[in-house]
This record gives sequence, structure tokens and C-alpha cells, in this order.
Amino acid sequence: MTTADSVPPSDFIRDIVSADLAAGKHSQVVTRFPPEPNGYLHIGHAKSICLNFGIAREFNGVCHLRMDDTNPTKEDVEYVESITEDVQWLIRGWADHVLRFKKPGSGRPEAVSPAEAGAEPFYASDYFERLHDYAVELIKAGKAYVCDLTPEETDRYRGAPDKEGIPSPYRDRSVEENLDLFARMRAGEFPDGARTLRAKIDMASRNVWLRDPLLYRIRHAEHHHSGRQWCIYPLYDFAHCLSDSVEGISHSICTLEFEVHRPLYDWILENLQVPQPRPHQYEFARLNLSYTVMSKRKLMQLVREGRVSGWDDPRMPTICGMRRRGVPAEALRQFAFSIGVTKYNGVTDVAVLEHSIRTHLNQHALRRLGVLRPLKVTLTNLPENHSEQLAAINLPDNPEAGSRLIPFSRHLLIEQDDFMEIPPPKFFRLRPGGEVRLKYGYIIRCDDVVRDASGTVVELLCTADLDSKTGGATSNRKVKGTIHWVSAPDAIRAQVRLYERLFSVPEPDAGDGNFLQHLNPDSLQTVEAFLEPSLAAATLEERYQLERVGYFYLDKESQGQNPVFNRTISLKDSWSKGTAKA
RNA sequence: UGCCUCAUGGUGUAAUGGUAGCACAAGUGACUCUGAAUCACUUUGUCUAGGUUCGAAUCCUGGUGAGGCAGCCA
Repeated sequence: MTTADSVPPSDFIRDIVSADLAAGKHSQVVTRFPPEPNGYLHIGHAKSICLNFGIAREFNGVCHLRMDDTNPTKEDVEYVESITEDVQWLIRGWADHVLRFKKPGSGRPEAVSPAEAGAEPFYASDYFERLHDYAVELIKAGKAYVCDLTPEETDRYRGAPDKEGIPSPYRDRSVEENLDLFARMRAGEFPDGARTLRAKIDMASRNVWLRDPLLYRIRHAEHHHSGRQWCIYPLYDFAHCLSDSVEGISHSICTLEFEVHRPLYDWILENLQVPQPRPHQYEFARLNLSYTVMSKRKLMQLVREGRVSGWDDPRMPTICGMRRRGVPAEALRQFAFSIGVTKYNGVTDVAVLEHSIRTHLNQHALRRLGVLRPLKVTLTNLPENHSEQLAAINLPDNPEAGSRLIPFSRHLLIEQDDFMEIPPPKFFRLRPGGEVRLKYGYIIRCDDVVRDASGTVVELLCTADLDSKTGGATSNRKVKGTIHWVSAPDAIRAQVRLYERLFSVPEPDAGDGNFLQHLNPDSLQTVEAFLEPSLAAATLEERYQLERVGYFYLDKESQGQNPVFNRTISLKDSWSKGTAKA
């Protein structure tokens, strides 16, 4: 368990849960994460997942994963599968024990561990029959009616926030007529949009969501989970609170935009015979991240227009995208806790996320050597057939991670950036006549440069101080710079994808302009890199740091002799920052 | 100009009537076989005007600013 996972955060929602428990309002804390399966989960959802699962875990409760699938025209099994996978990946090793799925084959929702055979997430659509019965109960109580207004008329009658609504002419139908019409709606006698079921509340309410809100609409459409069983579907407000009630949710946590819906949430549960204690809704501010867009619509647009390679493109703020990029789940969780939970709608600096990622990776990523943009170095005082193995540490400050051997020879490759003919002040890498240490190896001096026809330096002729090898006689000689390298004949080739922020401005969707105009044209650069041979055995279980370069993760589609690596994130670089300013 | 919500350094967050703290970012220095990491230090804040109180970021009133709400979406 990481430090982040063991420090219990505190916020206004946890304070409420804590107080409710102390007051004996609930015997057990039951939260839920209720995504609609109409898109992929992103880091904003990760905040909500960490909140709901975190609370369940801290208060010895459980958390249901529930598909909020009441709109058959927008949802798909593709999304329920990705959502289920992403949630489990995010909480693995941290909150698996509080995650609850639906017991297979049970008519009543019964929570089981996902490990149980046949277990699957909860579905709001599993409650359609029960929701229907609740609707009938409301009709019988004279608190709901069938309305024949067209969609346009319904809008007009609703009025505006500062203008009272007008009651529907169908508002006072008899209970018998409502029952009959609702049954015929269910039986499929009417076309889409012909009639709705509405709650009878208050058309003059200051809160527009209380102006006889729609409970059911007609949709002759196949549902991804319930098939063709239904042609009427409940709307969010009716389905959500009752799903919470059916599952015995104690604290229903959602984002700020549902604040105005809370009176309706409460109205429905108070006007129906539901088990007590009933759930209550609490709202927190959704995550906004700088240099990022978060809305499903915009992410969908990036995918559809081919601006990225897919939902799991490593530049996407989706959970699957970040996973593919190499962001560890622990880093995402640590981030979620570090930003807190409030009702203030602000923008979190993406640097906070990057910091969480770097902190975790610095502690866990295996160190390797690799050159992205090669410059030849020939060690003229070494014989052509010189070959030796140099020991290299896998993880500084963690001897248990052991070490490995790196081949070393007369012909090396170093980073082009690590040599300058006419360096600026304080440049302490290689220069003509200068010395530098090869990481884990010798100190070398640059004696001469070789140029091509255009005058570009294509090779450095150097001599190695043979006593300066790590552990050798003059190994303690001070040279200001240490650079990474690979042995040219031994290096493996790899495609390395260098990712940067997808957008070049802090708030790409601010203002009225098109967010696409702020796409960073350099968000992906691909290079053919040269890596130390041990990286041929790279796996998806490990993350790597190419020393002095950044953190890298094997791409999930990488295969064969020439692997593909994604740069998760660069190392902090106070040198180029300083020179850029100068 | 209806209703709901929010306002603490550049950013995010803590302080629940009693010394305004933390993290990120930024900067300076030390150290360094990663210009990373680490360590030390520094800069920057309670939207505003009143009121209550011995004492207010906190409670009250007014103002200002920001966000949300008028889908048969969630």
C-alpha cells in the first residue's frame, strides 16, 4: 500500500458520512459509481471512483458499480465492457474488497464480490419492472399522469426559470384513465413521443425540475441489456433515486449540475413507499484539468475526426488512454486524493497530475539506458573488437531491485543534445576538448569531430580514461557532466512515441472558439531509438525510466523484435527551462 | 435579471469563533556517476462594505464576481 492510499483524506462529504454513522442513520455505508455506458471513462470519472470507493473502504462499506442505462438509443455493451475493465484496473489492489457486483441470475439485486462466477455490474435496466410498479403507485396516489403534449408544447408549457409554467391540459385525468393509458404505453400502442408519464408536482415552482417533470417516455428501441422487453423507458430523475433505493445506497454522490435535481430526488422517494432509511444525494465539483478537455462530446469528436488514434490514444485523458501511456493506477489515485473534494468549480493544474505520476514512477520505474537521437562516438583508444559488460543499477535507493549488465564497446551512440561545438555557459556535457562521464562507465574526452559534406557533425572521436570506470582507480575524478549512451553494435532498435500535452493552451474549451484550434501540433513525435539490449525483454508489468530522458511504457500493441514504447512523461528538466528563458 | 451553489497565494486545498497551514507551480542555494531525485531556503493569499464578538477566513446583512438549471440526455 502506498502512502497515498493509507492517508485518509477529509472533506465535507466524508464529514457527512461520518456524522451519519455516528448518529446511527445507516447501519452500513453503501455508495455507488453509476456511469452511463455511452462513452469511455476519463480522469474526471477517476475522481468520482476514488471518492465513492474510498469512502466505502474507509467506513467499512461497499460500493456498487452500476450502469445507469435508461436511454437505449445512446448506450452500448462496448461501453459497459470498457467501463467495467477501467474501474477494476483503477481500484485493483486498493478497493477490490469493497466493489460489489450483482449476483448472477438473481431477480433481486444482491451484492456479491466480482470474483463470484457470473457476477456482473448492476444495471438500472434490471429494475425496469420495479420502476414501472413504482410509477403505477404514483398514478394511483394521484401524483402522476399521462400527458399528451408534444415535445414542443411540453417545453412551452414548462415556462422559463424566471417565468412560471402552465399546467398541462391533461394534468387532471382520472386515476383510471392514467392507469389505462400508461398500460397501453407499455403495451406499445403509441408511437415514440406521443405521450409521457409526468409527476404532478408544481408548475409554478421556482425550480423548473419540479414543474411536472417527465418520468417515462416512449422509445420503440432495442436496449443493449434488456433487449426488446420495453418500449417505455424511465428518465434519469425517476430511475436514479429509485435505483439507489432498490440497492440500499446510503450516500448517493454526484456532481454539482445535479444540485437542482435534488428536490426531485427527494420528492420521488418521499412520495413512494420505499425502504427506510432512504438514500440522500450529495454533490461535489467535477474535475477540470488545465490543457485538457473532459466532456464526452469533445472526446468523442477527437476520436471520430481522427485527431487521436482512438479512445485509448495515450494523449487522451481517458483511463484506458492513460493506462496505455503507462500511468500507474496508484498515481491516478494519489492524484485524486491530492486535489480534494469541494463544491468550488475550479481548474486543477495538470502539473499536479504530472507530479503524482513522476513521484510514483521515480520510485518504481526500472532505470535503463537509451538514445533517442543518436550521435556516433568512436573511442579511438579501444581496439575494434573491444567488448565488456558494465554493471548498472536497476533502481537507485532500492538495492533489492538488483542490477544488470550493459554491453560496452568501441562504437557508441550518445544523444545529439549532449554535444555542442560552441556551448553556452554552464553547459556541462560534451564539447570539443571536453570531458564527460558515461553513466556506469568511463570518462571520455572529445578529441575531434567528423563532419559530413554539409558540415554537420556526424561523429565524435574520443578517448576513454581506462582507469575511470565505475569502481576503478580514478573513478572518483570529478567531471561535471554524466551522459547516457548505448553500444552501437549491441543496441536494439525501437519505435519511441514522444507524447506531450494534447492542447497548447490552459483552457482549450474556454471562450466561444473551437477547442480544436488549440490542439498541440507536436503532441506526438515518433523517433527510431537505440536502446540497451535488456529492453528487448520489456513487459507490460514494468515501467522504465530511460535515464536523463523520461519514463516509458511498452505499447500494448507492440510485438516482435522492434518494440514500441510510449513516453509516459518526461523527466523534469531545469536545464532547458533555464536556456529557453535566456 | 427566477432559483440553487460557490468565493483563502499563480493553481488546488486546510483551518468547523482563538498563531492563516499544506501541495503543485515559480525562484535561490547545497548535493549529485540521471541538469532527475533528495535537502535547505524564498516569493505570493482570506472578493468587498458593514455588523456581532475580547477575538471573524469562519457567524449575520448588503454588494460584487463565478458556475449550474428551462432534453421526451445523464
